[in-house]
Order: sequence, then C-alpha cells, then structure tokens
Amino acid sequence: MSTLTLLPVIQAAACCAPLTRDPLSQSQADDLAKSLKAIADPARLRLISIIAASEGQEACVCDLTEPLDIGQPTVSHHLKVLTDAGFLSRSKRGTWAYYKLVPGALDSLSRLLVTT
Amino acid sequence: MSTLTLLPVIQAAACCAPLTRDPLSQSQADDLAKSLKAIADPARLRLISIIAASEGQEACVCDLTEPLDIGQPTVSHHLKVLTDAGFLSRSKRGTWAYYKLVPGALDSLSRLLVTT
DNA sequence: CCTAAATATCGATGAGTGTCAATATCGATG
DNA sequence: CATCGATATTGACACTCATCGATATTTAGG
Repeated sequence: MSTLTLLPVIQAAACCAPLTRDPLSQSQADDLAKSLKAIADPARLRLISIIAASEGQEACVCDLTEPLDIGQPTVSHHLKVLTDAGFLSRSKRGTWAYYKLVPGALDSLSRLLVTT
Repeated sequence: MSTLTLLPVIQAAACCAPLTRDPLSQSQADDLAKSLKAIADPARLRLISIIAASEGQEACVCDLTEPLDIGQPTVSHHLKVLTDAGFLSRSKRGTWAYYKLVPGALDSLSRLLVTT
C-alpha cells in the first residue's frame, strides 16, 4: 500500500474547484471530459442505476445482462469502462463477478458541475 | 406562451429522480446521456468555464476563440451544441454574438448525479 | 450599395466508439 | 483432468463526432 493510484474520477475532482469557478486548463478539461464521457452513454447510465438500486449498491453481471437489450460482451465492455473510470469496483466471488458503486465517485463529479 | 418547449437539460432533469434512486428507463437514459454528452468534451468544458467566469456569466464569441487552440468554426460549432443542449443561451448585439450560461442548467444536471 | 468584420454553415476527413460474433479465460464440479 | 457455465477479450464494422478549410450570412460604416 505504498503507492496509491488515484481513481480517475477522484483525480478529476482533486482540483476541487467547480467547473464554473475559474477557467479550466487544458489538462483539467481533459480529465473532467474523460470522466463525463464514461457515464455519457445510455447503457452505462442504466447499468449504474441498476447497480445503485441493488442491495449494497452491488450487482452480479448475470443480473445486468437481461435488463438491457445488449449482448453479454457489450455489457462486460461497459462495466470495464465504468470501472476504469473509477465509478465501479469489481470483485469476483466464485464464477460470478460483482460490480459495486464506488462510494462518493458520482458525488465528486456532481460537485464539479454545481455553480453555487 | 401557449406552447413551451422545455430545454433538453431541463427535460432530462424533469423526472427529478436522481440517477441512483431507481433503474432508468431506456428513454430516461437516452435523455440524460444526451445532456452529458453535450458537456463531455474538453473544448466545451473550457468554453463553459470561461463563460461562467465572465461578467454576468456571459461572453462574446470574439473572446472565446483565442483562449482555446481551435479554429473559429469549431468554436461556433461547440457553442451551438451547448446551446441546443440547453446549457447556453445566445443573444446577438450588433455584429457580436454573446453566449450566456442558462441559470440552473448545470445544477439540474448535477442534482441528477448525486447519490445522497 | 459596397466593403469589412464577426459569426454561422457546409463538406470532407480522420479519430474515436458502441455493438456484435467468435473465442479465450477462469472457476466450480464431477 | 474434462466439462460446463460465467465472464472477459479480440477483431471487425458501422456510425458518430471533433476539427478544418472554404464559403455563406449578417451587421455596421462609409
């Protein structure tokens, strides 16, 4: 635990200054855009909302494939995008993979957009 | 004032239920994704932040072309995307076009992402 | 009117991406 | 170890989109 790699969402929020406080630098804008792109997709938003509504804000992939009208590889792809962006964490138990909301990740992003 | 066309951002926020309250329907996810895609771009984020930091949260296009390293047609394109999405409003005074933050638009979006 | 300046639109191009079918990997179980 | 079910990866394809150069549109001034 010597090195700690910050999750992208957290990193984007690290500057902590809301979008509307000061002009964004190019790299700040790049980071924030990357986080926003990760959730700016209907399938990924539905995945997040389903996971968030599940017990412990955690859901098995097997429960995520049916509700959406997309194939299993595509669901797996979207879950990877959300995980790489820091919105979800993955834990495998037996054959099943469980994805969980990273506490505070969405809220960090939310705070960056607020103007007040 | 018989017919009122809601701005896309406001429309996406109309359901008022945060992303993490209940599973999103396909159309709800489409609307929200559309709003998020509008701001999920580095150049557009910088435009928003510059406009927000300007007096009256309003800026002339002539002041937006230089700070970003992109051409004038591209700036115009991004401003149109943000305007169509409901984040900016446009008013022309003389030869100049001024873009202004739509009050509450970013906040509506921000509220949709919050988990608490 | 004619010109010049500011902004918008158009057409093209190259990069990025959501989706799928096929296949690989991983873990449990017999 | 062989098999099977669950999930991930790969490769390909269609589609979207950010950007640019060129051009059109609009407005002010002479």
